[in-house]
Amino acid sequence: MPQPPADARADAPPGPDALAWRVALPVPLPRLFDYLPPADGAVPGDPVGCRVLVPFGRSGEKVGVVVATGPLEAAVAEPKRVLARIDDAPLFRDELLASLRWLARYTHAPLGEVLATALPGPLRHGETLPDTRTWAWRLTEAGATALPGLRQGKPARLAARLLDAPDPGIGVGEDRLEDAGAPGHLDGWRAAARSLAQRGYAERVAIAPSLRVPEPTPGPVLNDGQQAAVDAILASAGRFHPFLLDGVTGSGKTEVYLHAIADCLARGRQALVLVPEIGLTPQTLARFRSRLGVSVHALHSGLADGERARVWAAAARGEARVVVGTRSAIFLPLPDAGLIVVDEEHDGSFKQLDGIRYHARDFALVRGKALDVPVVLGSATPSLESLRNARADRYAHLRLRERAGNARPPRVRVVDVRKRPLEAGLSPEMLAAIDQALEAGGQVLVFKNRRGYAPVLLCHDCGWSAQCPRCSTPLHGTPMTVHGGGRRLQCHHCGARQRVPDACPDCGGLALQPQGAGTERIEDALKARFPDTPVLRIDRGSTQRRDAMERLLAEFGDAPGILVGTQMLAKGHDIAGLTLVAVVGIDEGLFSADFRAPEKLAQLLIQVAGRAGRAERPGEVLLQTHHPGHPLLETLLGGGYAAFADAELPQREAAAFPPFSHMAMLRAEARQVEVAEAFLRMARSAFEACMPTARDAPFEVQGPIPAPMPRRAGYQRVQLLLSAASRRDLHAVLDGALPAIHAAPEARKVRWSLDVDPIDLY
DNA sequence: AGCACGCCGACT
DNA sequence: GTCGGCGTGCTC
Repeated sequence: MPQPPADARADAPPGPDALAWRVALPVPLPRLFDYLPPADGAVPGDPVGCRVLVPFGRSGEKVGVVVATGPLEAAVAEPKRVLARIDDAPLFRDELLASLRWLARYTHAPLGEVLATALPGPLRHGETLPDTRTWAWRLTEAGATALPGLRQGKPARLAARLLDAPDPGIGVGEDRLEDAGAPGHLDGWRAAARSLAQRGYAERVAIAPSLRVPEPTPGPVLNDGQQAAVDAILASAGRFHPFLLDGVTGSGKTEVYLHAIADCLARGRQALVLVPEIGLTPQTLARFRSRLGVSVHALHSGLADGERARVWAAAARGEARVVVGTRSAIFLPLPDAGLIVVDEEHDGSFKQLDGIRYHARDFALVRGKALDVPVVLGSATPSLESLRNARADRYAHLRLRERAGNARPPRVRVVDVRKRPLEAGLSPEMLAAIDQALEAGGQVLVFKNRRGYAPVLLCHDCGWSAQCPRCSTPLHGTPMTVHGGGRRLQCHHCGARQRVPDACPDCGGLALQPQGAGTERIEDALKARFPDTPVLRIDRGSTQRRDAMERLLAEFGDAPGILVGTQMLAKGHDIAGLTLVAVVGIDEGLFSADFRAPEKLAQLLIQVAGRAGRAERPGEVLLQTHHPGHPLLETLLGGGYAAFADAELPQREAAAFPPFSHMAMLRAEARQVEVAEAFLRMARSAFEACMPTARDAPFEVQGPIPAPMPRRAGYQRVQLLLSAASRRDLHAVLDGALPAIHAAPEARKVRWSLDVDPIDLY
């Protein structure tokens, strides 16, 4: 960095009324830093929202964002000077900056860290906005002349395609050539284009945005429910209105989004679609592109840094008209915003679990309000939070009851496995059903629910599971989980510990076992049992790369075979030949310590059941459990997700759990438990000192208690849970206590974090 | 979080 | 005699 020129004014001590630039820096300190404007001062205009390079600490420089200008704080003895202003025009404009300010306050995180997480890596590190022009290939005169004489091969085929391009002046856009499955897709076109360019037969040209004309493909005719939903959304165009689009699996929610987006485009506005991490498949993108007939920008974790920065820049310049992205896409600038869609709004991947712990769905509503645009939350299994908002008329509740096409709902059967011999967790009835389905030429999905539940102790003879005597009520059992290498039981509410009993306290049987058999074991057992049938295991371990699952499933084809997998297979890719879904491992979910476990399990069961019977062949779903009469299963089978929600919401209310209360989790880890616990005890008294006293609204602090995985990489993890009936109280207590917690000496000895609205308590 | 300054053990 | 352990203090 060039030194600022020695200037008499710069060397003079700043007067008390000198205007400072208030800079947010990506450091874990809950404050802003005042700097003098850069010495060269050349760039005119308000610096608010622009990135700057500043000196920070004893040595070193950082990239920060100017969030305000104002009189220099008197307390600062020797203010430093901004080294350089990076942006001429603000990167964070009014709405985005205001929304991110809200997020920083809500998550109680430093604004500088929030702004940093909102930016893709290159922009965070001070690089300028990248080029976002759209490029196309055009055949040159020489190329057109030489085409008839070209040797057969990819370059010749590409040249022919360029000649036939709808507008020869434009050629063929790269996005057309690039998307597998898109109409213009051509494998290996990059090398072919390079080869043509080397001979002077083709050249790369930037396309003016005005030349890109939408070429939409018409979709199926909407049914009445879909049309009503579309009408309602279009009627709110141009102002903030939240919608919950509540439609059973296969009811055609995507068609509703597409119509709303098409209308948004027609009004000259941008649309943003958030999808879960595993929902952003090439198929999804291809569908959006072909139906809308415009280029669709994708933003997901699989993109290279440079690519993410380009999408950010394209959104900021208003060039990206439709963006489909995962969680972090909610941070995109949208100068011409017209619509925000959150698909599968109940999905857990919208919540970030480290760093700034934001919820993209919740933040989508904040941005929708600030941008004054409709926000559509869609799901077949809405979160209880969103359902409650819909029932309280805070959201318009749009229901899709009919299934699109002729898909029939699958038949669901519960298999009682008490006292049955299990083979890698599979009962004889299950294996027989698999055998039958394969015989009939169908495909089988064996779904293992393995969602990080702490292992509970279960009696295989009678179904008894260990419950905490202190915390359990007749309405809500609180399980004790297995710790200490299978020797100890522990309650995550009160921390009570006891030894694992030798025999079942209910039936006296000796069949006590911690629950859980992994997908690998199931795969091995199935391979041994069905040696002539292909068995394919799909989970995080077997599909590292983004497209690996697509490839494996394509290879699997539609011949008889068995798929074994977890979460990843619950939705997304259609498996056409699927006639049987066998679900195992749900018992841990039935008795999890987490109050959200029933909701997650209900959502999972509905989603996975939706995989069967999507085609013409009727599907069957088998649920294997030790608890065939469990109310959750009976309610879900009898009345579907709506019935489950009807039963569960009052339970949440009675127990004062979210959405009827508001929580924050303070987590700490240290090499010694005592250190982490000392920090949380200090925090606890800091919270208690700020707690509302005169108010009758309940406020509770629980802990310190051990975290679900109490030991990780040599660190001991403990946590403290705050619950409040009033959100205002919760934030007031946090605002009051956090400065002291930050400053306390105990805080230096631990790694700690605060999670407002935590999803996983255990 | 980084990064420096600052006082007490085993090494060329 | 030094290199280096991580304790604590600060960052406009």
